[in-house]
Amino acid sequence: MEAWREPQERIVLLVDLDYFYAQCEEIRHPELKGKPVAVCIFSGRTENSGAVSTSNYQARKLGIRSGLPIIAAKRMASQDTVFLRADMDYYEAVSTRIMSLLRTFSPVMEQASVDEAYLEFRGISYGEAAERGRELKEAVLRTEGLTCSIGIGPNKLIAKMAAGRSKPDGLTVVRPEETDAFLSALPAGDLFGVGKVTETRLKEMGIETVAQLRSAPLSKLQQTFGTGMGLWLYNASRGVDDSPVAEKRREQYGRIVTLKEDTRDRDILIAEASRLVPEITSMVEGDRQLFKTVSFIGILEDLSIRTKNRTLQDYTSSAEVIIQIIPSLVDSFLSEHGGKIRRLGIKVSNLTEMKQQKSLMDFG
DNA sequence: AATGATACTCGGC
DNA sequence: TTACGGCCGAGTATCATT
Repeated sequence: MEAWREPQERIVLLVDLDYFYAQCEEIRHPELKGKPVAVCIFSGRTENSGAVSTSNYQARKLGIRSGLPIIAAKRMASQDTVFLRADMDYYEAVSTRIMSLLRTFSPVMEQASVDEAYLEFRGISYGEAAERGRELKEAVLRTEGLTCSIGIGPNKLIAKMAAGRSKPDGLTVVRPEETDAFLSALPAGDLFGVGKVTETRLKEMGIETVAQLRSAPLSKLQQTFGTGMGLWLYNASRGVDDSPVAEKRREQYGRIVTLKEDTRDRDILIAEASRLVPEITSMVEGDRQLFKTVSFIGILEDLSIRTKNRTLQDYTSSAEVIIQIIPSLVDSFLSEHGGKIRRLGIKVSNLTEMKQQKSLMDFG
């Protein structure tokens, strides 16, 4: 008879590269070190239209943070603040190298974004996991010159929140028996996954802290937030998160641009949207993917985002198919939404792997 | 009732 | 002195199919 074997406890480690784009710039331009740096995405509409993507800690001290309009950031800036144009290709290249390095620490890894990855360990202690974390930080610093923050916990949620605790260049371990105390004191809004809207609705229910959230009955949470979100809140407040550490396949490819001026001119919208198509289809084809859904994304003057989708009968990777669909999406968008459009985008989703083309050589 | 597909919004980085 | 990007995945509502 097979003896019962206790499943090995899993330990999840989150690596978060500190102020990633700005730190990448400090590496290739060492003279930036010590100065406030804001890495920006300029829309091209006017000289300073656009937003701050990432800033280093000196810039954050001035109030210059992600998402801030560049024009506002420049008002807050000091004399020596440096504003740089984001260079995504460079950051992607650095990221790819680091992700390969991280993979050597555990085969079970999930890249969560360009600057974040979860690693899973089994059969080691929390002390040993912390040691892996220190080795990992040392390796990233030695090979790329970058600092990162690390969170270690019994699941992704706790690992993520632990990492947030000691930024930058930190390492925080939260053991299973410590999770309740770790979470209890926090405002409910600090739970990763609870945004502004959910936080406000929780406050209306009289819930301000995670401890208070924990005492709310599941039924009440589900009644207020829906089955899924309600259950998620119930579990998250208890530090419970069973989501696996697993590489996810990409689900969409898209491009968005800001128009030179706001418009609802059908021909301009169609032309601008169509210009984005080749870049999208070349990415899709490069990854040997096919798509079935095409979306038109419009951002209105008030920055609200609206979309129109069309799902096809069959999978395709054809640019022509998208271009044929765009006019009808634009028409339906315009008929449903008044007001001018400030930015627009196209995305494709509902992806599947392209079947390997069988060559003639394979016959016979 | 359960399942799956679709259309759309929200929010993190 | 409220100015404003370009991505991505998660989540919800709704409808069709069984």
